[in-house]
Amino acid sequence: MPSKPAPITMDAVYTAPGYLFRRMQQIAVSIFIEECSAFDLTPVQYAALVAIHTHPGIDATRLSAVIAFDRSTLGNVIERLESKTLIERKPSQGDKRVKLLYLSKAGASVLRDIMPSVERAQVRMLQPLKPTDRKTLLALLTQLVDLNNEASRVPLRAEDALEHLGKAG
Amino acid sequence: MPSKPAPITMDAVYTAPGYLFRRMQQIAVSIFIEECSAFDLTPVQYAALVAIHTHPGIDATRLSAVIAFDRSTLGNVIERLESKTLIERKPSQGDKRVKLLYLSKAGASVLRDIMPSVERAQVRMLQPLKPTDRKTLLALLTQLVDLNNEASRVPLRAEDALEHLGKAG
DNA sequence: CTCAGATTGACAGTATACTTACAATATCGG
DNA sequence: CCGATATTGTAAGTATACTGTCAATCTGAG
Repeated sequence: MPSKPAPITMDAVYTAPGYLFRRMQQIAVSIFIEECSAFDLTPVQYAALVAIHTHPGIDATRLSAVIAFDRSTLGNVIERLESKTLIERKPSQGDKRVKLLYLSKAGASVLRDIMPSVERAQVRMLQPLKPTDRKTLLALLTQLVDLNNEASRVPLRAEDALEHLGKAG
Repeated sequence: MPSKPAPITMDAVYTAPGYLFRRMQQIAVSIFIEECSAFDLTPVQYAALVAIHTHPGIDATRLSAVIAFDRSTLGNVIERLESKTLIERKPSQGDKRVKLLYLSKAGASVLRDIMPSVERAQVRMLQPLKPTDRKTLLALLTQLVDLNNEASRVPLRAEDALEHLGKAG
């Protein structure tokens, strides 16, 4: 016998993991923007700066794998970072298709200065929970993101970051 | 004495709650779109349909409070739902500024039919975790979203949904 | 070495998600 | 009743976050 369909209520939305993830993401971005308002950097731009700092001379495609944004999205992000003169794009000698990414002095300076604000934002996101619960949530979320990596359209490929070392400038 | 700043590493990004929330959001949307591909509905459009189903005759501003999307975003969502003829907009008699929202027959039908796919998507998001861990994560996330409600730019105001009952048609 | 196939960055298109601003309309204090 | 104030929907602008497609370029099989 077929089971009766569940009634359609708002509660079904409010308790759905997908809805909670969306809400939490909205809240996290709000808090980040607020804490870092002095620097005019979005969370995505911050992550890109860190990755370029950590992997100087990386190209856009590899960068997209390292921070798990798709290439199209990242193109715009890079453009904005370049127009703010936080990064520089130089053509690769070896491969004429590729443009290598480097932090500018201004970019390195902004990145250094923004760190405390970023740290404050990350703390604030979890602040309402008890310390034990913060650890539990973070551990479970890390696990879940990792195990679901392949389910996302742009899986994280941290190891790709190393490949550019062979083909620099 | 001032403490030395932490070194800037990708690990600082990967373990930051904000980054994990963003990743999880990306994954959740991917899974939803995949499971519901037959219906051509996004997660946001689905949530809006449910809210209009639950509160027939609601207006856009109140709807935005009920699902916690801002009014501007919701304007576009409503437009798309209307152009797909899943909802109808009727002017309110009492208040000439307001347009009241109703599900069309097609909208009600799509909403009924999509429910199993939505349910499958929600299950899949948490699938990689052990059942106990799923419950823990959901409980902590629900708590955190609730306690951080005011931190988001568009706080959830579920109770607003009831106000439209007085001013229908 | 050459050509099929892959890769790279760029572009166009769609859909959130927010900001500020604005005109039309409501409402409330005096 | 009337004018300051608030609300509603809409629009323009910015920033993710995807889908495609495309030309330029590179790589590898034969």
